Amino acid sequence: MKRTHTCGELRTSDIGTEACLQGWVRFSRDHGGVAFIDLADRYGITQVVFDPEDLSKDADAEALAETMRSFTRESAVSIRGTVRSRVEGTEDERNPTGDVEVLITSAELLGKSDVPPLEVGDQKEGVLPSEDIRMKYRYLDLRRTDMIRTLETRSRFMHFARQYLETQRFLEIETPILGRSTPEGARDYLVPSRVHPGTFYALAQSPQLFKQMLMVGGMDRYYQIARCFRDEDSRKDRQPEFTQLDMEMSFVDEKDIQDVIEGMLAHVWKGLYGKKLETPFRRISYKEAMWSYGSDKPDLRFGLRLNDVTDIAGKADYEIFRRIISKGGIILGIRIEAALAEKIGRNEVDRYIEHAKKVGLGGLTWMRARDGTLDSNIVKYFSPEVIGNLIGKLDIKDGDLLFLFAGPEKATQEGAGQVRLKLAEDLGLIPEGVFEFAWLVDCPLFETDPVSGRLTTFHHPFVKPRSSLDDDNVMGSSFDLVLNGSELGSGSVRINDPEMQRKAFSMLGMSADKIEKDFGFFLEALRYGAPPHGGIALGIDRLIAMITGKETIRDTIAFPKNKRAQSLFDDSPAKVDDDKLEELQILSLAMDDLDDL
RNA sequence: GCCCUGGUAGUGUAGCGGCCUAUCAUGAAGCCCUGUCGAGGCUUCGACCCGGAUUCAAAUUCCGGCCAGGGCGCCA
Repeated sequence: MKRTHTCGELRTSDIGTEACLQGWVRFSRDHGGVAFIDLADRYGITQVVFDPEDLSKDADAEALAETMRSFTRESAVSIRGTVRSRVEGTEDERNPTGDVEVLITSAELLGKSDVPPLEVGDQKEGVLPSEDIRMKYRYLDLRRTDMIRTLETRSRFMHFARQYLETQRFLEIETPILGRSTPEGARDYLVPSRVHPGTFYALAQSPQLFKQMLMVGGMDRYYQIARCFRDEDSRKDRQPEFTQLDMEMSFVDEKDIQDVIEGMLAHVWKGLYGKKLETPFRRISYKEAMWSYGSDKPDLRFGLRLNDVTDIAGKADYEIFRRIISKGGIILGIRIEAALAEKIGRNEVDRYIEHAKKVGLGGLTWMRARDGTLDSNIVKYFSPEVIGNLIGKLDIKDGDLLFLFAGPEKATQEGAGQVRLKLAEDLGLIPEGVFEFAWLVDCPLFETDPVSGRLTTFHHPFVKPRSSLDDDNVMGSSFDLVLNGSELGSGSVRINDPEMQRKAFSMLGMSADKIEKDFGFFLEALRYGAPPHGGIALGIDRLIAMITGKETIRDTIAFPKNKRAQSLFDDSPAKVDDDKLEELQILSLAMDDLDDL
């Protein structure tokens, strides 16, 4: 028997035709005579009915009933029958196939299922098993409609992205996964070389150097759906291997790159949702993002902006503020309007103070607006003039609640930004289904590590500076794509001058030797007519998670790793046989029998 | 490496010193039922992560471990 339709296909127009369906037994309902099976596949669910009164004479009702008894939940089965209209009044309007059913005439068990350890059918309560159960039986978890829809969205997203890039003259080119380990960046996954004992490849952390060399090679416009590997601890939006939509273009500036991404996402949006995506995206400078949102990936779906009140509140006769100001610190304020502020009682304020301490702030100072002035336990230290200025600057009205944060610049911005996010969440200010894309621009080229005092890059060492590398606080040509408080990718124009590139490495503390050894091949490539070029890479797992409303990227990946970088479906990583290690001339310090050697 | 939360039948949960022979739902097995759609009814089955300690008494408290998730560090 060959299937004639999928389980999401049959409609009233098919009534009277013979159909063969193959799929999984989702639910079955035996009424003692008439019995129903909900047959499911990726495309939908169709009701199959066994009706002894309506069976044709030549059908062997007893044999058929026997076969159907073997149809345990989630077994793969094949059924044949006649499409007919449902009995009037029993149509299921929630289901596109709900007006018809297939009157079964023959059936075959294709793959019997043991009792499934998790429930595949959509549950009213929406309770999922724990993630380790879902991962161990991922093939069953994948049968759930939610997982099917998510992976469908991911596939269609990539389809439309490819479609757009092809029209924009991009070439899809693969780059090596096995490459050289380089000093900068994340910890590498290493792969031993059998042919050259004692040497190792590193799995690609990104195709950065290769795509730049493709530009030197005249490919002009490149893209790749690139798997990248970083051996760092996982988070809900980070795992050891992940997918980037990577691209690079020659003879372009920052805006050219941004235009391509905007055009591509608009094309994807139209394809996925039939909706227009508003472009161009808004631009927000790094500086503004930090001062107004306390984050370099601001969530722009709601207000609660931070305000710099250093000059005003710093004049208060308040010891804590005085001390902070004298050390060069800042004071930021968030105004919570009356309608929302009334939900925050004294106990809630205390919880925010606790939260502030958790996110690296000393605490927070609060005041409530009443009768045209500000009231709180510490208001006596604030002169009428300071209070008047605060009210004026933040446009404070009666009933409003004011939070003040004081401390060193960056820590205070980031801490206040964290409190802002928590406020928005608690107060329900984050709208569903809203996509606030933005470009974070005007980023510094370097940062100083607050612990070691060393110079580090804000993005990576290949970013072209906007002015001389020697300038104080030199700006880079790099920019981030931000969506709803999440960083989706960063791009830049690259350095295409070998001497400038060498100097950038050197400023990051790399010795001339090290530069030559690790990047000599790349610096040499820049000496043969390297065109000005730039590009960007988008984190696809994150992007899909955001547009499908998933908490974790693991829900957008068919076979993800867990928090401890293991996959429970194939139980990896795993030990290998000694002879394999021997062939690679590898001796592990973690080997059980090391003491015996 | 560190911090936080959790671990109870196949699955999701309640219980948080004695009322526990451990709740409820779902599931599974069996029986009944000819129009359901997470079918329904009846019966049955099935669990306190591991080790130690405290106590007359531990699922419950304490200590150590293991497992899962969230976070810090890390992630050019």
